[in-house]
Amino acid sequence: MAEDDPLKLDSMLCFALYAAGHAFTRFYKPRLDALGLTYPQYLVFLVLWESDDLTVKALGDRLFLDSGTITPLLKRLEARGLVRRQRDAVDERQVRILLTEAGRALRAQALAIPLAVGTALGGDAEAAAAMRAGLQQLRQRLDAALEG
Amino acid sequence: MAEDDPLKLDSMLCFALYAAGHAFTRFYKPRLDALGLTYPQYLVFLVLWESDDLTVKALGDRLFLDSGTITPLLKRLEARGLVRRQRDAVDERQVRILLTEAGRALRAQALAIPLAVGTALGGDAEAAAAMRAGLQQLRQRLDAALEG
DNA sequence: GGGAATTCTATAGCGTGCAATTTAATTGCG
DNA sequence: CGCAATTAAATTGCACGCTATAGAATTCCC
Repeated sequence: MAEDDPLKLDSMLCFALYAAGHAFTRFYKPRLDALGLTYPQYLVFLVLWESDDLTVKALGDRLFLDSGTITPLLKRLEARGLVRRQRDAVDERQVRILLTEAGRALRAQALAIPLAVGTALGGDAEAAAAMRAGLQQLRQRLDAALEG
Repeated sequence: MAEDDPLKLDSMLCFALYAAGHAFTRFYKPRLDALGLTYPQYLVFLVLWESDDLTVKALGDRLFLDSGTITPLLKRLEARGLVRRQRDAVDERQVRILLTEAGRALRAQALAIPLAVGTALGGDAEAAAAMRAGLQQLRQRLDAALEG
């Protein structure tokens, strides 16, 4: 029976996740274009707006990205004057990332984005929060399964 | 209040989705390495195992990917002898993708993957199905919001 | 029937993501 | 103290994923 096929694409959680992730990126694209940011760059700013002056490592841990991804990304942001990269004076292995005035100023425009998401999702904040919690648990379980 | 910050990373559905997607990819990696496939390549085989002999367009529609992504991916699979690419004799704009014997043979090994996911997620198939349905609805709403 | 518009695939360019390696700095330990 | 192990960041190489564009085939429509 095709219904019982364990490899049926439309019954797979991983694909639903993959497709929804891309849909989010598509949805964000025109709004992030207005800020001149890509989605992962936007995530970096979300972190820095919460707590500025983080090391590359701390930023990567927060976003589950490694230095191979985040180093060139940060260099692009630095080239555009949105962040500064500065060797830590005490531990010179570390590079600290600091917002510039221009980087801080982006935040005001970014506020429009979660509003647009809320609207697109029909304004059901409860359902969105439940799904977010489910996804966070899913991530934890998948990562836990990797260690074990 | 930081609690009410609309830009708080950990309260964002988009980031939970993004992070869970990467976690899935990490979880799959060692298992897909055994098949010699990347995750999007695996998705292509899921589609072809369900219905062989599709056009590039049909494959892309099924996976929400465009020709810019899928054409080079298919050429890599062809180079490894897992699929054949063949111009449609009637409509020569189209290229039809067909599994080779080696491509069909991969399916047996792939069966282990959904089993591993089930185990990692604690065997709660109901919860997984509910989450999948929620994600499919989420994708639909985000895509619908783009047209409107 | 024939030119315009559309459709399908392919290509180029850019920005992720990740694994593997390298280099430099720091820590740990005998 | 001094050397080994560890850590942080950067770099290289490969595979997406998307936009924009090009080129060829087909369809539309007068």
